[in-house]
Amino acid sequence: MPAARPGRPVRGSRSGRPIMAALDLLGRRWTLRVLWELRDGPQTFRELRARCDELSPTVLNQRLAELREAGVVAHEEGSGYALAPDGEALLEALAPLSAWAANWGRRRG
Amino acid sequence: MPAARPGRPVRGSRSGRPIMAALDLLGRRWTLRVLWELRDGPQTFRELRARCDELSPTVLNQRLAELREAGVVAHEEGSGYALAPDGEALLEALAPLSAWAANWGRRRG
DNA sequence: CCTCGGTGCTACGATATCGGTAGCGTATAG
DNA sequence: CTATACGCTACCGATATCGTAGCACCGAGG
Repeated sequence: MPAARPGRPVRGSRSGRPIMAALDLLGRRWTLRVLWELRDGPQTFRELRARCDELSPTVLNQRLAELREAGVVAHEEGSGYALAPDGEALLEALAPLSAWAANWGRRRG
Repeated sequence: MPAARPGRPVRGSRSGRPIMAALDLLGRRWTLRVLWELRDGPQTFRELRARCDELSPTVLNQRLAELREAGVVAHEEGSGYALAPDGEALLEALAPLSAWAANWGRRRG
């Protein structure tokens, strides 16, 4: 499966609308989690893997490749993987989700 | 795969923290898209399927079951599937994502 | 009674994706 | 020459998803 990017067809939508590309990109297993775990700063491949419950390196590498291609994550020599500017903005856009989850958990947990 | 819910272990996290349950729930294929397509009001199973590019009924049913169990979606007799109050709130929490995607697409599309 | 169209949904085989383990090639330090 | 850590790949079994067909139910119409 190719990485989802705006301006071209993605899984489940031929429109190329950015929101569809975003929903495709983020709707893959571990993608949201990986982004979430990068919120505290750059991390090595293995650190990231440990934070994500030792997910298989195959999948982690695949997700990181997709996120890099999307310009959301960057691999900096020395420090490891980190959020690119677009990734920082994405994480901010996801902040309300954290608040929602807290309320949701309070009502249903 | 059981549905993700706050307060109990989910895929990739035994903590039971609501945010982890949310990331698990939303990080499954088509979940975000289904929620997104419900933003315009109640829809029947088949309408929803058509909007989601005719995804297989197997998966749609599974996603709807998970979302219902999570209290995000409700099946109302007569009108079809619709967002529950928690679902409305979730969609609002996802609104910044739409704005982010638009900017992202402008820069990279 | 029957058909017809719409509903939500299931069965089932094919395919794609993911998971788990081992280990490679490189680099750096002792 | 170890020893360690790095990013990553190969391999293969397990799981999730896809695509198609079609079931059981209901209400409207004839």
